Order: sequence, then structure tokens, then C-alpha cells
Amino acid sequence: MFPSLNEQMDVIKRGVSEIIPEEDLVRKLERSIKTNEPIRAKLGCDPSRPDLHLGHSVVLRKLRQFQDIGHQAILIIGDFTGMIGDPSGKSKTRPSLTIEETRRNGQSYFEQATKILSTKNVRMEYNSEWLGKMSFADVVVLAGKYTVARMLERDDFTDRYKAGEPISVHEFLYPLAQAMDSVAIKADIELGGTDQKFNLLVGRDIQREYGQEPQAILTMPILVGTDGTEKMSKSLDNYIGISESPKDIYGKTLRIPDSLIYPYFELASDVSNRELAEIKQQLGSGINPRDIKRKLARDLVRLYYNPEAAAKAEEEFDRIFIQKDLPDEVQEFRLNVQNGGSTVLNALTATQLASSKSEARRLIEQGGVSVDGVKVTDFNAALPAKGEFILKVGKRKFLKIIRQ
RNA sequence: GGGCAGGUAGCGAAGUGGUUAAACGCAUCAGACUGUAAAUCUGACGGCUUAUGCCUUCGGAGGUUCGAAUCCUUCCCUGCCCA
Repeated sequence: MFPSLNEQMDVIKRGVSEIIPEEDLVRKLERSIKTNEPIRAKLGCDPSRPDLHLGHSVVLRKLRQFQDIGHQAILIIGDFTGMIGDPSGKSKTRPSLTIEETRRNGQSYFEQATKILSTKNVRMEYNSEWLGKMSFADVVVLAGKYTVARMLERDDFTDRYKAGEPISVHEFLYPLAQAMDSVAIKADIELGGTDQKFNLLVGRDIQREYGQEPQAILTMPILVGTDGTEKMSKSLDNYIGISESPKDIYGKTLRIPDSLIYPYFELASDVSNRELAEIKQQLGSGINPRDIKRKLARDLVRLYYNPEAAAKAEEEFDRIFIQKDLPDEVQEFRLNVQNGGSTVLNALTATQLASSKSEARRLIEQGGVSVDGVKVTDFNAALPAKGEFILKVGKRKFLKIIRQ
């Protein structure tokens, strides 16, 4: 029923950063084959930011591979921690979520995750189920199982401590809470990004403390965002969302720095190892990297939509940026004298193409605005009194204005 | 509980009574060049009916002053040291 150990390990090891300890995983897989029981592969999810992007997809794709082999995927929605709100790092206190919000986000997370995961052997759990039931005494017992010195081993804590930045006591509880998730579902392996390594390892210790066999851990490299330097994240706005339109996925992909082409193929696409090697070779061979990037962009659209959507996105992209033509479908905006005044300036703010009049003015003064392809040079310019026309801001914001 | 150092625009960081809407760097946006890449260059980067003009900002609230981010009072927050 299960593939052989070697076949399984081949799939599992592809693209991973670390498996710790590999012997544990091997032992679990061997036992699984013998008993014909799937292993439980855990992935923790943060429901406070429910928009999944390529960064999340890296580890989700790995989880999918476990499913494909026949194992059980378990998504843990961290609704309990989401309700508390996490003031960690330099960021301001994150807004605490209500129960309803965490449920809604959890559901949304699941729907997006199943664009990657199989729905057959996946389970979703909310960690408030068990964390919410722990008494203060339970928490004290749990906290007693770990030491401050060990907590401070975590780079993140060490760095902040050295830098004189605040570390709240409850932040020490986060790894422990996450570890309790592993205990609750008796995880055999937990997946995560390399930045999760510490937390994942704590899970092993705590499982042992609660008399369980420790989970193996598997870390995946962190996907760099479209800016080419920072980790991909929504708050840095350097992400490509898996639920974005084909047009956006394609366009954003084509805008990534060349240095990311290979890592994106490796971590976020489904090309085979053989193709991957070819790509690497091509990238060094002097052909225009743009062409390889175009393939990447098509692949990514295809992954979350279909080949037709990919072809269409590419076609449209070429039309807009190479032929400088209009996109296929331009969003329409109906303007009358009441809601948008009669000047280009007012129209820009009314349509939210500019966030303030000052900004609108700036855009016009710097030559970033055109009406039906004609650059607007005077920020006092009037809009055409009637009819339809295209208002364009910058290189890629189009709006069809309909005067009424 | 005591002492010390801090809280400035998205971030980092100058400024310590007027010429400060507030230097500089990063990020961002627009333009040039390109492959909507990188690098580079130019400009902008609180708001306002177009402005050598007005309004709102320097943790919060009050106060001193012709005038405050800059001085005083008080409150909140952070770090360090001592207990």
C-alpha cells in the first residue's frame, strides 16, 4: 500500500532544508509500512493572516507530498494564540481576534490550503480545543518542563535580548503551546520553515515529557519575497498570493529579480528534478533570463488555475507592456459631477487611484497620468465631459471611466 | 521600590526655543533607461481647489512663551542598572 522506504524518502527529502533526526523519520516510516498505518504529519497555521501566498505554499507543497505517499496531513489552526494576539517583535500589538474571526479565518485558510493539499487525507484542528481547556495549573506544569536558558537559545530571543528589545513572558509560552499541539495530536512529524526550527524542536522535548515518542521535524527553506531580500510576507507587500488573479500572479512573477528565478522554481513550482537541473543550466548559459521567468510565471498560474489561464495571462501581459495596449478587461467606474467633479485631479481621488489630492497632483506633475493614452500635463485639466475613456496611472493601473 | 537612558513621519535616525512639515538613510510612488529584472539617474514622499498661502503633526494631557519637537508639570510606554 505504501511506497517503499527509499521511494518515500526520495520524495520527502526533495528541497528540504533539514530533517531532524532523519533516523526517527525513517523508523516511523518503516513502522508505518509494516503496520500499514499512515504517519501523522503536522503543520501549524496562523489564522491571523489568512491570505496564503507562495511562501506558505512551500511547506504546504511538502505536506501534499506526504499525502501523496499516503500519509495523514493535520493542519492545526492556531486560533487560541490568535485570540490572545501576539505582541512579539518590533511590530505593534497585533489585533486580537474574536472567536468568530478565528473560525472564519481558519475556514478560509483551509479552503486556500486545499488548493495545494488533497482533501482526501487532511484533517483540520483548532488548538483552542485543547489549549483553551488547560487550567493555570496545567500551564504551570507545562512551563516547568522547560528552562529560561533553553528558551534564550532561540536566535530570535537572543537577538532581541541583546538589542534591548522587549520580550514578553507569554512569548516564552508560544513554543510550549505549539508543542502541546504536537502532544494533542500525537504528531509523528512536524513541518515548518527553517525559522520554525526552534519551536519544532521544543515539540520533541515536550512530547517526551508527556510520555510520547518525539516527532521528527522537517524544515523547508524560507522563500524570499518579490523584493529579493526579505522573507515573503503580506505585511511587507512582497508576496504573490495563491488566490490572486492569473494576471497578478503572472505580472508579479515577471517582476521578481532574476536571482529568484531558480529558488522559485525549486520551492514553489512543480517542475521535476530533471527540469530543475535544466533550468539551472539555462540560467548560466546566457539566454535572456526573462524567457525563463516567463515560463516560471506560466507555471505558477497553471498551478493555481489552468494552462489556459496561464496562456491568457501571458498574452494579456504582452499586449499591455510590449504592445502598450489595453488590458482585456478594464474595471469600470461611473463618474458624475457629484462623485468625481470634473477634473482629472478629482477623478483620481474619486476612483482611489490616488489616495489624496496632493498625491494626485504629484502623479500628474510627474507625468504618471494619461487619459486615453494622452499624458495629462496640467493638474487642472478637465475630464472629457461625456463618454467613456481610459484613465491610466503609472504603468499598470487602468480604469475605464464612464461619464454620466 | 530606587537610579539612569529613551519614546520624532512606513522603518531607522538627526534636531534640544524662532530661518523646522521637521536633515539623512531605507522602503515606497512617478519618470528615464530596460527584459514591468538588476544597477543607475531624476523627482516626489502630512493634508488642503490649484497656494513666495493655510491647516494638522514630533508618546498622551495640561502649562510657560510673541513663538515649543525643543522649557515646566503630570500621565502612559520601553530598555539598562541596583534592590
